[in-house]
Amino acid sequence: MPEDEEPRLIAERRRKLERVVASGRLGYPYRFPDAVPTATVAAVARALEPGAEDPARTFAVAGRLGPVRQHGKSAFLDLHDRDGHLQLFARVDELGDAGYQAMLDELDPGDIVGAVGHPVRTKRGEPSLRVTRIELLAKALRPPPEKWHGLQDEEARIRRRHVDLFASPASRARFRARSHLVAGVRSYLGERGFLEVETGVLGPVASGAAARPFVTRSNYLDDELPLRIALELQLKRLLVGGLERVFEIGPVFRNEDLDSTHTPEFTMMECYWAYADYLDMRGLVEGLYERLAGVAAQALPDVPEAAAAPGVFRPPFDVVDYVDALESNSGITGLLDLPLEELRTLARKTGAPIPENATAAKCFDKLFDKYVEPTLVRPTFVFDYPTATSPLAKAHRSRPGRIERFELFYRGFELGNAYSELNDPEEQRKRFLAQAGDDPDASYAFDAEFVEALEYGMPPAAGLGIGIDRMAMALTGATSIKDVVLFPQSRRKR
RNA sequence: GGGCCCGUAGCUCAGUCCGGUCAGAGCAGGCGGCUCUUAACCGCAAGAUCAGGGGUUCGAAUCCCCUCGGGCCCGCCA
Repeated sequence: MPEDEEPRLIAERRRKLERVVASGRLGYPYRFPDAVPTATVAAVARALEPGAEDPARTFAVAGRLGPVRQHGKSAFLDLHDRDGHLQLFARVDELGDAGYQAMLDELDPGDIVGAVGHPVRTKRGEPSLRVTRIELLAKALRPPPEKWHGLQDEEARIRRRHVDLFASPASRARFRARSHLVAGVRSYLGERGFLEVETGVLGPVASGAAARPFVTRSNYLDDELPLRIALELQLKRLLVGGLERVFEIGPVFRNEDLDSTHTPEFTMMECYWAYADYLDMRGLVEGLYERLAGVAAQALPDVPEAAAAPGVFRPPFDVVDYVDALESNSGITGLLDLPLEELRTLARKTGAPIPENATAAKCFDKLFDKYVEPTLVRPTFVFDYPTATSPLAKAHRSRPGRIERFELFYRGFELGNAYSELNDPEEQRKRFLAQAGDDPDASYAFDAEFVEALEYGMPPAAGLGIGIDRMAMALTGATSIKDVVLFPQSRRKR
């Protein structure tokens, strides 16, 4: 783009950059050594009396310039780095006429700069750095958003997440909190002897959940490959292999729409524990959320949902029985003995469109969503689902028609799903085939290699799945999954 | 896929109902002033494909249609 057609704000900033280069300095220098976090300098300066300076100590800081308040022969510049911010106090006395003027002529809000100087506390009490040297480290050719509001438009915040992050402290804090939560999952499981693994995204079969896969293509294999929709079957094969305690945190892909709680690519944590059952897993889950609630409260003390989490997630969590809860909330009786057709009729009464060939699993889900889920506000385990709801869970040891499964709910979020895992290959084969007959789009794909693996013997085991994005939503107070996913899908801009 | 809503300067927003000084403000940027400000302040000048296209009209940011992008709700989907 010729310069005279370049947007004038960018052209203006480019001129300032050219001024730097013309004076023999690098426009984009290579390093700025010895910078300390702004928080370090702020702590030193905060210990001074208002108006006092500590000329004996010299610090270097680096970061992005915020608002600049010029004041004739002195100026205040805000500098933001990953840990906080610090006010720079620049005066003609220290910088000299030429140096001071060069600073004003060359720097803009949004620039990446390095500064050196002495800790000082202004008369108004603001911890600051009295600047003896300030240097452009990278020019912001594009202006930052308005200093008070940042980016407000949801589309802009997603498409220009890099801008959203530096302009919005709340956004930055939320993603930092998510990272700490994931680290909390890793450390909690690691301390308990669980081995973290990566099993790969491209598989010959997409199974382990009811969802339509994305399909990609291998030139080498000359074949179509589905992207995984769950981690379950591969992790269970690791139990067969003797790894005994494994978990994976990684992306899974389900070919569906994006809304406030769904996104086609999301992060799943699954964990498998040999020689344990779902009752053992319940204790593991309680301890995990107790830990994560503490992480959230520490990371986001100003967010009510996070600050309250340690009190809310104090074990033991509430427990309800799936069938009891559904029957008592809906008035339905004999739920497990209802013929499928009657189940469909009842499910239709919730307002959900139930197709002629709807599975019992779908009907149960709709009824549960309608009658039970909204009532689960405190963290609550729902125990012992009907057999039809999952083909991968073991039959209940004493309750006919049920499987050993629980889910954890909190304020409309599903925060975990656990089973005593089915490890009988013959039974597994039957369940897969029963599913495949119902709805080819939404069924669990038959995975012959998985059934064969079970024939080598898988130890009795408990399994757990947690949608990391929804966990992060619940604990950071986010109302949209886009607020906890850095780069959600959006349509190509034309 | 269905319904409702939104898109105005780099950013944050008025203006749209009810067509006619409706191209407006603040921030950012330019010029000038100011050596303790912190959403600094004061003065001056500038900055717009009103998402895009078509239509109605003497006249459209405003009314109608189509397209693009986004948001919310529903559906699909854990």
